[in-house]
Amino acid sequence: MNSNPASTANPIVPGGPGEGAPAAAAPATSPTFSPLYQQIKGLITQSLESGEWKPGEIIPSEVELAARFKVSQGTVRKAIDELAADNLLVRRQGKGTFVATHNEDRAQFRFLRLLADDGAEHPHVSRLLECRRLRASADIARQLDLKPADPVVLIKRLLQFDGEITVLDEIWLPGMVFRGLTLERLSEYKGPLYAMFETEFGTRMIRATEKIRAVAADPTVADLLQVPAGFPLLSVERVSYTYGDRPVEVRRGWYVTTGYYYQNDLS
Amino acid sequence: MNSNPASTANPIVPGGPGEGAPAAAAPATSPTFSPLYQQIKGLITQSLESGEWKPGEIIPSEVELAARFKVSQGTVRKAIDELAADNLLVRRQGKGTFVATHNEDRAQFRFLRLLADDGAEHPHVSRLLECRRLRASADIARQLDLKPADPVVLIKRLLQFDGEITVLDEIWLPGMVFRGLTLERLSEYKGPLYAMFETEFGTRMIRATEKIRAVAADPTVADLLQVPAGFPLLSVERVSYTYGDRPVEVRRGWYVTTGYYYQNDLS
DNA sequence: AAGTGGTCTAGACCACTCT
DNA sequence: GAGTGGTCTAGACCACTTT
Repeated sequence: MNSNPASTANPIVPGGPGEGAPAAAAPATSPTFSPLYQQIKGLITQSLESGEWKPGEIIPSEVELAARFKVSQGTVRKAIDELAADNLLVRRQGKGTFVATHNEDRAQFRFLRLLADDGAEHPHVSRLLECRRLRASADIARQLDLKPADPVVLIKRLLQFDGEITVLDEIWLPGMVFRGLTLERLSEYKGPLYAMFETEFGTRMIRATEKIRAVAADPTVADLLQVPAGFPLLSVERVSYTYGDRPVEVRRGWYVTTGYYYQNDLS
Repeated sequence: MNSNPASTANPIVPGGPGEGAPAAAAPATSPTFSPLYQQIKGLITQSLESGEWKPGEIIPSEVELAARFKVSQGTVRKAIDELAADNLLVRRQGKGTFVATHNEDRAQFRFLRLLADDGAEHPHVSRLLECRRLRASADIARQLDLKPADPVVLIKRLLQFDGEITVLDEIWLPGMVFRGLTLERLSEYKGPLYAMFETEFGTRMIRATEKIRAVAADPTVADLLQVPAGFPLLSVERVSYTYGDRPVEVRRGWYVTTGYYYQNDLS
């Protein structure tokens, strides 16, 4: 167990207690000022990253964490609030605070926002095409923060919505992290890909950025998606990041958007 | 001036003061329980909607609002925090809290997330094609929450990025709200459309939802965008909402995504 | 009844901006 | 120096869940 007291891991220097004597604490001069709750946030993130608390598990209560870090409950509360806003933690009143997971809930929609034209959310099934290990191209290496020719895993698959072939995905993963990932293991696993990555490889996808374009289907892609060559497709280039903003997935998707659309909210 | 004390506008029933006698307040039984800060949030939103504080202006300080609503500073703080998270207010340390606006900042990008292939954000210029008043189709009426055949304004325009024609927009607005909106007035106004809407018509766009598809350019659209018919375009159908989640704009955009892409962040 | 997160208060002090 | 938002604390009580 990691008994990580705040004082050892970080120069925690609060502004001063809310009452009584301000002690002899340094005045926290501005240059490298970081609020206490940010430091706590960092410590909690470390525990998440190190696997001290795994996805789906409950984390210690606010009072426990306050005691452990030697700060007030309000301070750990603010730290947890931000981590919950970032989708790293999930609060449940009366029960506790839990590590977010791609397994349960339907956090699926967060990373695949395809809806039917009537606005309904349809379930989809995956059809694996291949899973190969190869050396990263310069482009993929750059995006995954690897050296060129480093080992990578390439997965190709189709997604069917209501039986209709709708999405073709090419997924690149760093080979170092995803050792032992084979087509067979992929097919055995039931459930979302990101759920498998987090339970089988300890890599949790936190956030992603996407570049979206309209493109004409090239012959190979058109064939797989069963549309005519030149058919307009939504091209989605995604880079996914885990703790510490480290990129761990490059995904290129082609979506057939007849009958389905990509839902986005600007707020 | 609207002296809106909390007690008149809303049944504010706090759980009880943090110390001393809990007074004779009702125990706030669960069925219709709403936290105090949510009620304060509602009151502040009312003042925003009524125009008591206009976009770009400063709102009263936290202590002033606390006195006005007869609550603690911490409570109005939490209310303001959420309104700032919703992009209705902007906090600036040392200066005050301001009403968000589409005028300054470059909150532009929030509603037009087109980047050049190199990731750079290029400025764009608008070229107005037309501005007509007509009767709403059933479809548009439904989306704008109007009755069929109610008056609407239709604006068509092109956007050029670096001189390249990139976007064609068709914009529908409720005629009642946008009285006196003419092509001439549109051309005179320099700056973002949403900035004009908020300063000239008192209608501020708060959030929007978009349905994104890849489509083949039909001849009319292709001609305007100077691409071949059938060219793959990004189709973006947007509905924008103002205070109270009232829809006030339907926008259909066609984006040429060669050299540019639509940037989206999943978090 | 006990434990968890959620709300509310009051007060002190810090960081930042302007006068 | 005065005023603003930002941080931190301590304590009380509420709402929800489980024992």
